[in-house]
Amino acid sequence: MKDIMLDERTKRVLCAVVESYIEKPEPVGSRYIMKKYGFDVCSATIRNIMSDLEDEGFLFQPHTSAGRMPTDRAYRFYVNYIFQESIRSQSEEIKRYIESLTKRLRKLRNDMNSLFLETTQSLSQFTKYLGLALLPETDKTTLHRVDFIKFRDDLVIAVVVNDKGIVKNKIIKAYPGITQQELNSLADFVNSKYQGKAFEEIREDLFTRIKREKIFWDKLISKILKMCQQALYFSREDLYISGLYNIMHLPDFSDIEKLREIAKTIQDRHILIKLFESISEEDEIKIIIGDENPFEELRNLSIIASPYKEKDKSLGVIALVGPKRMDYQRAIMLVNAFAKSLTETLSE
Amino acid sequence: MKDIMLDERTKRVLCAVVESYIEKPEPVGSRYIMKKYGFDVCSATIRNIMSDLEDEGFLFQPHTSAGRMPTDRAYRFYVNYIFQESIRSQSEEIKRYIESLTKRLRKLRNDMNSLFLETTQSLSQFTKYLGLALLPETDKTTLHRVDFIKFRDDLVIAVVVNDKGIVKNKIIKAYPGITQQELNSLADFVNSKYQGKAFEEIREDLFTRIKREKIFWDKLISKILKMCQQALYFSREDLYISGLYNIMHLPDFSDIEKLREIAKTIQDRHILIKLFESISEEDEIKIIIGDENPFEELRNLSIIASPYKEKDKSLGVIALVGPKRMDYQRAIMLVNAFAKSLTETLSE
DNA sequence: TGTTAGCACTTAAATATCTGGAGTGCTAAA
DNA sequence: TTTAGCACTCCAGATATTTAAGTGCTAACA
Repeated sequence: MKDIMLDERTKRVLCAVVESYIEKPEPVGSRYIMKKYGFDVCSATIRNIMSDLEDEGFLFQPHTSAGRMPTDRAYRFYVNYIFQESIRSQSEEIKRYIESLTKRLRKLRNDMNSLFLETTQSLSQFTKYLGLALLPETDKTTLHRVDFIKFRDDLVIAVVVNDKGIVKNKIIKAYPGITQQELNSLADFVNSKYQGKAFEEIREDLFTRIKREKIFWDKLISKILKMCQQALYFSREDLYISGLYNIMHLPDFSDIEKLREIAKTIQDRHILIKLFESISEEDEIKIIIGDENPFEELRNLSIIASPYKEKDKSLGVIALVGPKRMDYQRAIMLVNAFAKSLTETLSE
Repeated sequence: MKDIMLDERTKRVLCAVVESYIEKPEPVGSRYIMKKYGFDVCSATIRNIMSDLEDEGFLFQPHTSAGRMPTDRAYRFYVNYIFQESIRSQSEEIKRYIESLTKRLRKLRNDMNSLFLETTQSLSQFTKYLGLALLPETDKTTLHRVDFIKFRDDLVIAVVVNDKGIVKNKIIKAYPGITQQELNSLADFVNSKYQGKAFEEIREDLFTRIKREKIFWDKLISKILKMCQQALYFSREDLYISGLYNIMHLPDFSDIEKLREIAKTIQDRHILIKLFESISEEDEIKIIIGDENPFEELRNLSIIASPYKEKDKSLGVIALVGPKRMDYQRAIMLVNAFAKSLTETLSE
């Protein structure tokens, strides 16, 4: 839906309504707007403007003779209106906060898990919304080292460390009678050949080898290579979520039904993971308001998400999830600043 | 508080009130008890009995002229009363369920994470309470293998696999210039010397070596040994919690304040971990009702917890956490059966 | 033509009032 | 010791009543 041309005063009224509603979730009246936001026309005029805005689908009344509340469209307009301002300027409070945060994050740069836990917790604590972080996708990192550990029978535990220091492990089936010796040489082979290479590249290389082996050589080797290939693939499932307790204090989630929705969202992480995976491809901070969400389950929420990077290569996403009646200005500032801070920390 | 002698009929009335309240959380009246539970005395008699029970602290009235509700003491009496019955007999429904569960669990016995996730999820799904599991304590398991991986600067990632196939990793500080070669031989040394030994034993052995080295020999070796010791110690923090969404559907948690409490409990896992650690030392299933809980934060809840073992050695705990108005019979049966099932699976 | 003052009208939310019913406690008789 | 009977209590739900916020509309005004 394209933006209709609104004259300056109408825009100001619209933003005033949105801001007032963000501050306090109650229908906003014309007189209140006039006085609080210093308009020097009388309330009837504001009333006319609000009526027009209702016709355009920016506002609605919960019932006749009540004040008006913003629609998703109004939030979208508002966000577009303040966006530039939000990512450019930072309040003194936030500036100081970010500074101290960056220091703390730097100390954790060698321990990804603590790093992202701290990030999501801080995000949530500072906004009272849910703070989320999708860890760097394994496929966007490079292999640091792999170890194969014989476990039981024909099982092998593959322990993979990437260049970010994230350790993953996977249980894979080998063949009966495989020895730790054999596994050691296999690991040596993989490490010497592939250390520092991207996972996808490695898997592809293994693939061509498998093909070759299959046609000309040993079936056993082909099997082992396949095992390696398996060991080096990880689906994305590392999503940190902090702040359930915080979000429960918002009036927007004061009724059980809404809380259940949130709980379900947190439980079914894969939806959020899918969403954030798509966002991690984006270049900039992304704001998804209510209805705009591709996933129906999330249409009662707003999401501010930003990729974080390592030298221009997007690794993952951090985000805030909150009510549509969100303090967008603050949320955008923060997510943006956090993403920058993380990017810096990771690019060092 | 010791049990007061109650005559048989009084006991029956008390249990009836508790069961009625468990079934439906509303004050229970004398006439209702009489009819529903087939007493062949008139309601006035029941009334007198209930009045006596109130004097003894088993029941209370939310207000004069209302029915009565059980106190924590009543729940405790009830649980003691039905306990033997609960762990001995099993309903057909549960029997069949446990059978199919055991089959499923057996398939996962090589993958502890999936095993315990499945366990807690099933526990919760079947009861609508929170299903919890504390993973086997590292110190109760033995070392299967350790690997030291040089990471950045003077950092080393220690990857430790225990005999349960649980992989843990830890970032430790070595000294600048340490090489992967050195780390490999160190790992070889530890593996050949300590594989199959209990972690505590290993750490102790290392401790005596450190002492010896410190006095007579190389400071460097002493430092390395210390590093090993560090690498082989893990504080307990693996607690699985499933079913937040389920528990939100109980009428007991229909108001926000109570939900917040639950959310806080889930967030501050260390309290639960502490509690379960102490329970894992017990030999049998343990039932903690409301007030009995050593931690104040949990006094609005009831907890049914049982250690699971490997050949008589207690490894960890599984548990149900729910409202005090819990279906104890069912909960006890289930936790007991699950623990047995796990014990079997792990002892194979 | 846009703005304003004024007023009737609408609606939800808060408050007060009433009523039925569930359940008790007590007493006196069996 | 149990029972029948009855007065009494208190909540919950239904029904009015009031209050306050806010609108929409009209007619006058700049």
